[in-house]
Amino acid sequence: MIGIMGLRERTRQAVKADIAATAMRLFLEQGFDATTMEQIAAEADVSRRSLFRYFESKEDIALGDIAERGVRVQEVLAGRPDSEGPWEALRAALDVLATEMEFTPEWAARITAMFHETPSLRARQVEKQLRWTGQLVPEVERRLGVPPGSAGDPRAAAIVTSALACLNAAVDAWTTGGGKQSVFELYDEAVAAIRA
Amino acid sequence: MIGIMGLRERTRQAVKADIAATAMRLFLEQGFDATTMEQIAAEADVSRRSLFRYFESKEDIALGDIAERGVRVQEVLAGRPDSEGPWEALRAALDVLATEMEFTPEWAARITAMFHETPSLRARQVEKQLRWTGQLVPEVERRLGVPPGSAGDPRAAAIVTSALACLNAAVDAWTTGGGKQSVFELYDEAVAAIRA
DNA sequence: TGCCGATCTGGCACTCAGTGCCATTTTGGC
DNA sequence: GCCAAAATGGCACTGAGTGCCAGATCGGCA
Repeated sequence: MIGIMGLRERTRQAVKADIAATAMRLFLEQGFDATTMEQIAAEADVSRRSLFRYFESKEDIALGDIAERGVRVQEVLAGRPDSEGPWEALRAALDVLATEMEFTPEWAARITAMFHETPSLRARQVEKQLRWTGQLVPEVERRLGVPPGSAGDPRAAAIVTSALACLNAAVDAWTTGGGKQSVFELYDEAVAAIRA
Repeated sequence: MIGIMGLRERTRQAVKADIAATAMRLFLEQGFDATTMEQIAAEADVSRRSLFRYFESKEDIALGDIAERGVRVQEVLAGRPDSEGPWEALRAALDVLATEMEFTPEWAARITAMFHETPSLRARQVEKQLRWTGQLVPEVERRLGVPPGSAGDPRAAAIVTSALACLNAAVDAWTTGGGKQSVFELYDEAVAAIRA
């Protein structure tokens, strides 16, 4: 047993990363829909069956660890001082997405473009963000002073989803526009626009 | 030729509505995923093949005319006086969604519940809303004074998606909470919350 | 009314994602 | 070096979605 995970788990992660890299190359070369699981399996030297043991779906290969990042955001959000308002705390929490993610502009642009022209991918991505929302809402409700368990108050959900909407708009603007401003300058611009 | 569409087109719409009704009944009885296209075809007295001539996908049957409503919203938005700000105009435009839609609370609640517990449905719904966004953004950009064709400004997209986010939050709150307040009271609450 | 062409329909075969099952191989750890 | 757990590969299956074609249907016009 070396480190926090055994040797087995480590090789597993390595294989997973290798598959993801191979798949992403194919996706960018041929397009997402035009690439079959069988082809990915062949190029990554695993059976089609094993592919589904590493990734639940084809979209998951492209989406990467988006889902896991959600819990990181939630952790950071929960750790923010109570003195901060929802928007302040959310901005700080969403910051980990940008800082922990290596943004090679050129590469990111191609990925984003692929997402844009592939409805099924876009759909799954949004679906994962919806799961984030569910995790972040309780914390925002606490800050808003909403008694826990009281259904029917739209405010917290509205704030969280709007923040995510601003982030998405910022990333979009960052990729379509030449990338002169940073994602977070654009995020702040977006937030300012909706709150003005 | 009777009315604006020929007899053929009219029967086609009737069949389509019949299929949708049958399918929705099955969806609510057994769940979305547990209902197969083959079963829907059998109960609606059409072949499986014809089913795909009426609806592009299984989700489309449940989603109904969400996509078409988008253009209505866009029309109303474009028709609003220039004196109105983006939020004012958007609120008026989104109003058609609530007023043109018959909200039988009990029935709507069951539909919404099904959407909530069926990720693929939720994803597609959001995807259609994303298409709305694309249609509404140019109009909001005009009101914002953004020169057309200039990419890289996140503000209009942020406003539109946030407005949609507020609407979604409102509908959610309306279904989970007892429905004491109207959807639009909740919408206004949500907007007030993010802009406070 | 009867015919013609456009349209609708059903059936078949196919691709591809995703899953259950089982037999075989690999491998970590005592 | 042995053993149980885990990983793998192969096979068969379901279910959504699509292309193709032959035949039924039907609106509209002479």
